[in-house]
Amino acid sequence: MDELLEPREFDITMDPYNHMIRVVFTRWKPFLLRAIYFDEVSSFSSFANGLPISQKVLSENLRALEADGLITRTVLPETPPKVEYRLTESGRSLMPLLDMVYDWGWHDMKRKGMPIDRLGEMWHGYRERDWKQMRAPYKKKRS
Amino acid sequence: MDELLEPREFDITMDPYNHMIRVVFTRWKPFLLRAIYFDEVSSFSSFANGLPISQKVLSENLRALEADGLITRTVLPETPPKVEYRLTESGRSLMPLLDMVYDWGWHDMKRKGMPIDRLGEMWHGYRERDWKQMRAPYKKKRS
DNA sequence: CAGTATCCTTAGGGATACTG
DNA sequence: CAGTATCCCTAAGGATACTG
Repeated sequence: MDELLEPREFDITMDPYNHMIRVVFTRWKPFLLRAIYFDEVSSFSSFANGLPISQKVLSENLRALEADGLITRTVLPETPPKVEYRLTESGRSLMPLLDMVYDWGWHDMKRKGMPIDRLGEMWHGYRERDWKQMRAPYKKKRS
Repeated sequence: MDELLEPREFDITMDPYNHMIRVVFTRWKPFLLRAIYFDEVSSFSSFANGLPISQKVLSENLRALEADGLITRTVLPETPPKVEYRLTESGRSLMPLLDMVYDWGWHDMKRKGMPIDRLGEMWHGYRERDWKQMRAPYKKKRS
């Protein structure tokens, strides 16, 4: 009953899942997009202070998000220089999806009894917001 | 006006985004979950034939999905052995989210004029399904 | 303030051969 | 059929120092 099937080629760069993993689902990008969304406009140092991310990786990620059209980068001609990051319309349209991703992950972790970061819960509305805590700078976890 | 803020610690393993990236958003997992969903029950060889994935990586991914409670693995006592992979309730609950991810990626790629894999479009209902093509075995793309 | 520049580590994936 | 076992490669991220 089976017919002979011609083999087909496959190029993973043409797949939307792969596209999304590259453009959105890397370690820090959801944090960065979220933070810009909440603040409307963010600065380089706001990320550097609020997350345990190196300046190099932060810079790379912001450039990638800009290249992929999710954020804009505006340099203000001051001294010292000031740079503003904002979401594009495309970036904003991603927020409901990020919400669903966080929500599924949150419930999965709860179900498995895994500890969940309190600050992240506040940012996402799963816990009453305390801006003092949410704005606290990051401190390295002692290994 | 700013008060002094106590630094806070951060452990990324406690974050739901990071959890989702680890559990779901790696190269092949969305394909595997999708395929099992469509077929109800899948075999090891169905993946190995239909995707350009090595047996080692396929095995690792299936074990991980099982360990994370998204799929079940059932060994039938035959010779040669037959193994059946099915979605758990948790795995099934992920499908609407995967749909949204694919959809956002699909529209983003369209907007940017990027080519999109026809077979994937068929699997996801963005193009009329042709099962002959969808069941065709994978053939290496000549580099 | 907002980054570069170097150097290094690691997880995920790939190629190929072999087995109960 | 459904996998292991090896060995290898690369991209993402991290540590630290320096700069316009």
